Amino acid sequence: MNAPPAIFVMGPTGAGKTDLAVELVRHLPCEIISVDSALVYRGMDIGTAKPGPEVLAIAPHRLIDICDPAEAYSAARFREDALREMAEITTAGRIPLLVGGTMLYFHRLQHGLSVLPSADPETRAAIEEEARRKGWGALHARLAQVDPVAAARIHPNDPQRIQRALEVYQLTGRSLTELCAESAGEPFPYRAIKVVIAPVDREELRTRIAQRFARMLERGLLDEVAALYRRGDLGLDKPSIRAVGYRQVWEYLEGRVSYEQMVQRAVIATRQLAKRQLTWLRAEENAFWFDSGDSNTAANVLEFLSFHHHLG
RNA sequence: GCCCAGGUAGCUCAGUCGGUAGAGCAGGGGACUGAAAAUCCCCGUGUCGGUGGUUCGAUUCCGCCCCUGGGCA
Repeated sequence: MNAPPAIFVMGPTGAGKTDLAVELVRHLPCEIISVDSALVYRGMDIGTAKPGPEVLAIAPHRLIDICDPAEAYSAARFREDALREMAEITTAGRIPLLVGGTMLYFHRLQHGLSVLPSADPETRAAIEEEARRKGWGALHARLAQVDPVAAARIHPNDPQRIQRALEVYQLTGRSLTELCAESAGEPFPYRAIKVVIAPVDREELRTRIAQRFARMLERGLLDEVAALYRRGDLGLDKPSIRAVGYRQVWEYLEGRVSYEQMVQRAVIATRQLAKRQLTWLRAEENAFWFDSGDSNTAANVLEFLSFHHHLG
């Protein structure tokens, strides 16, 4: 019980996390850390619904605009960055307020990461080249030889995870399963107070998502993506460009889909993202749920935090 | 009005040489350790347009009707 507090605001895309966070910093001694794999990228503002300068002036966010879109960020880098920022905020006598929708980051932050090698582009390229020739089935079979436990867990159709498991083996000579077993990851040195903000009504979320994407287009999403497109060093193989909205506009700029198809696909992809986020959220332990459709959500959350946790 | 092509899952369509049907997409659920806004897994009953007929049995064959495209007038 000596662990310092940290507030988590988690929720699916479009639930109003940013608005809530801004309300909270105005009333509590908090500082915001973004937990979002897309907000880290510079030049990706409209499509990520990144808070604008006016909002950032009153509610600064840490861990946004820290990467170039050509870079790959990761859960591991996030954990390191977040813990550093949290320590700094706590030392200053304030409370870290972690806000975002990247549930893997929240999860790994709390549960730790095993000691594993980080991504190695050369190894990955070699594995991909081999997959092109022999097929992922053959690579899954090879994984079954060096790491039967991982192979049983990873589906033969899941290239990303097959690649990662083989990469770890090739880099260290030891299996992913083995390495994960011997270092589970350090405990999380904070007392997390978890607030989930999500729509009770799924239909409401769908409308919000469609409207939000329409607004992004009005604000110039096409121009924003076109600027990235023109750079020439980016593509659909980059995590940044694979982000919801950016990917679909990219395909439109390549002339592969019509405008209408692009809009429809982007909205669908966003809904599917929200669904996956909700799957994570349902599994989140000790989280307190608030309805994003309720106009009093901010007041309710504030009351909850101050009454039950003496935060200010 | 005539001719042709269609009307099958929320959508796009396949199929049944007559034994009441299945893909993709959408949707739902789930997994998740350095790409995670990613990458995957599981879930398919619907008057097979309507109505008569033939048949043991029709979504399938035949007649008529309705609807939607396209063509000819």
